[in-house]
Amino acid sequence: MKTVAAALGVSPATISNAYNRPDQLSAELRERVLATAAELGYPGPDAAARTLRVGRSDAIGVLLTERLSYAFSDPFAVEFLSGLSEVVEQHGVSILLMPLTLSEDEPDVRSVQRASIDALTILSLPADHPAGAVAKARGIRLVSTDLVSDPDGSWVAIDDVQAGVIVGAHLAALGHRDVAVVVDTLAPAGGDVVELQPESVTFVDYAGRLEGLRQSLPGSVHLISAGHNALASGAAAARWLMHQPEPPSAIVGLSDVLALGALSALTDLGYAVPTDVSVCGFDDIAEAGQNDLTTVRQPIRERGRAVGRLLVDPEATPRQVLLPISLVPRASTGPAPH
Amino acid sequence: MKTVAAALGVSPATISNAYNRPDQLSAELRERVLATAAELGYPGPDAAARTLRVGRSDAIGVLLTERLSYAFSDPFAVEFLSGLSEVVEQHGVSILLMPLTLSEDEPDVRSVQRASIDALTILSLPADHPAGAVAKARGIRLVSTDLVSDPDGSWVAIDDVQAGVIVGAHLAALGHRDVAVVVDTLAPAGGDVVELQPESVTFVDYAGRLEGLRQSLPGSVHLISAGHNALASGAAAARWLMHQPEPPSAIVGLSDVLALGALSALTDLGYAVPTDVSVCGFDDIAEAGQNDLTTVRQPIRERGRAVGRLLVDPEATPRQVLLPISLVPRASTGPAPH
DNA sequence: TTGTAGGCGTTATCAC
DNA sequence: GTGATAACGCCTACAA
Repeated sequence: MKTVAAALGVSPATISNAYNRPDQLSAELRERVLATAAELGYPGPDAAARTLRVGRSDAIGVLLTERLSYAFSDPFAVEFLSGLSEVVEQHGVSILLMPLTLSEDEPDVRSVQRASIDALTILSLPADHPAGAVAKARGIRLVSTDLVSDPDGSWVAIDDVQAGVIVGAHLAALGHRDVAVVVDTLAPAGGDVVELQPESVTFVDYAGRLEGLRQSLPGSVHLISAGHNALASGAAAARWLMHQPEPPSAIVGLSDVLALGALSALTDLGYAVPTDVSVCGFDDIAEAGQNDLTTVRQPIRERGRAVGRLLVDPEATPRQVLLPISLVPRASTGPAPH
Repeated sequence: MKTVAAALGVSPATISNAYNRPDQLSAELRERVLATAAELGYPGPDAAARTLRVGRSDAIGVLLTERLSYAFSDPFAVEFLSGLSEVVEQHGVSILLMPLTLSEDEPDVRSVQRASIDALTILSLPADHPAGAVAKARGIRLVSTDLVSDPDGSWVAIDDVQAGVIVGAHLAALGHRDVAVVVDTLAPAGGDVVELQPESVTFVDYAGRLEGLRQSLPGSVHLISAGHNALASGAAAARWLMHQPEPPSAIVGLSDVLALGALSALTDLGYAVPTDVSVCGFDDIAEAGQNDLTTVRQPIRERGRAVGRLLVDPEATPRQVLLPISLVPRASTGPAPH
């Protein structure tokens, strides 16, 4: 920039103005500036320097799990991000997809420390994940996808507890007393199956759904997991469950993906659904409908849009959005066998 | 940073070291630095400043069309980006999805001017789009998704001309003499149908495929478009074509999405495929197989991976990758009606 | 309409 | 093991 200024015998400020405030200088001079810039190979204001100076990067961040590709492979994520990007693109803002390189000791939040973003949202991680605190400390606006107690916080959520209650009540009404819940952990998919203790509930995503299930189901609730949110995890969990001495009469996946995995494993094993076992999920992704899975619907795409609005426009209102949910009963749930 | 340094009576450099080079200072001092930082609410090195100083942002960019949501809705893009992110995530690098806010006069490359990224790739835009030049001028490494004449350039491509020839030869062998080609323009989807002149071929994506078709098809080739790469564009184009006095005997979509749109419109109009009209696409996305569409296969996901490797690691080799293609004949093409 | 000056927050280098 | 210093490249009051 200095070089161009020198070549033209003007001050650096003028060069800056030529790019950012065309009205602050004569059209003729601006032309000359742009011309010599091109000639000298000056590509215009440096992005990093500009960001540092103005404190804005015209990008918003989406923090994903350790697997960045989750953004393109998980149906919920894809739908949510479609809605999000729909809104964001209208403002000419870019989207930074950030990985969470998981490490043993402390949760690794390096990507959010290193990211130049104006706002952040966190996808498919427990609501109280440290990344949120880090973002706030850095002055990055946070838009949560879970209810947040902070009255000033902005979020777009559904009532997960209520969602759990809806499913629990549905199954209870059908006579199920022995229900297994397949949850998402951050472990790799399809690995060893683990029985979780009720106490560890907070380490798990969708803790609210679990709580709702507990409230509304009369019988025992077993918690198991075979890794992160993927078909393979659901399938592995279902296989394990059905090999137990006393298999459950119903399997609930804390997401449709987990439930669909369980569903296909059951079919493979020769079980009749829902005659032998009922299966139920959450979210109502497109695939749920295609496979006749009973689930709880939420407006996924609209949720993405709402988050997008909050991300690009801090003034947006309302800053706290609770989206409606509803039970979608399909062919995968039926009366418990006695 | 200065504040923390002052509070501790040490120099800013020490604070910096505490974060970036733990080995450069005593563990004890480092502890104290981190503690006071937490106390004072210093969130660690600022991202923008760091990027400015270090010249690296740990993010790579993907430039999309004006619609950011394309990344999550177009099957080719989704598959490609899955592969890309698979590789990128292993390096803890983030992905910046950048929109191309289209404007009337000059192509708007603001997003690439304002982006702090280490490398860039451009998706679904003509190979010679100005954005590439801008990136290079800024010192951002460019990984093309098209063959590039520059011997130093790095790219991952298929032989689009050959792909066109494969399709053209296939149709020619089936006796087709009157073929319409549906192309992607940057106009909104499903809008007015436009007949393009052969000269305007360079403004169009996939110019190579077109050239291959021309080379191998004996009869006339009509070029038409109804907007950007979307089912609706293909459908609108097909409807328009079949209402012409002399409808073509075969419709080629320059992408599977366009071809699938045409296919469904033809079915809706009551035409039998391939008895009345043949339809053929490019890429072999999953939906092509599900709909029995004849197409040219390319390893989409692997292409994304290869681009990812090049993006993340400038030293990666080979720097120029030509991926194989092959005709996948299915039920959507047959002999031309005479 | 144009120029001046200060500072945005770091980190690499080199000296101590 | 620790500190001083000099960029990194830009923007924006404010003054002229």
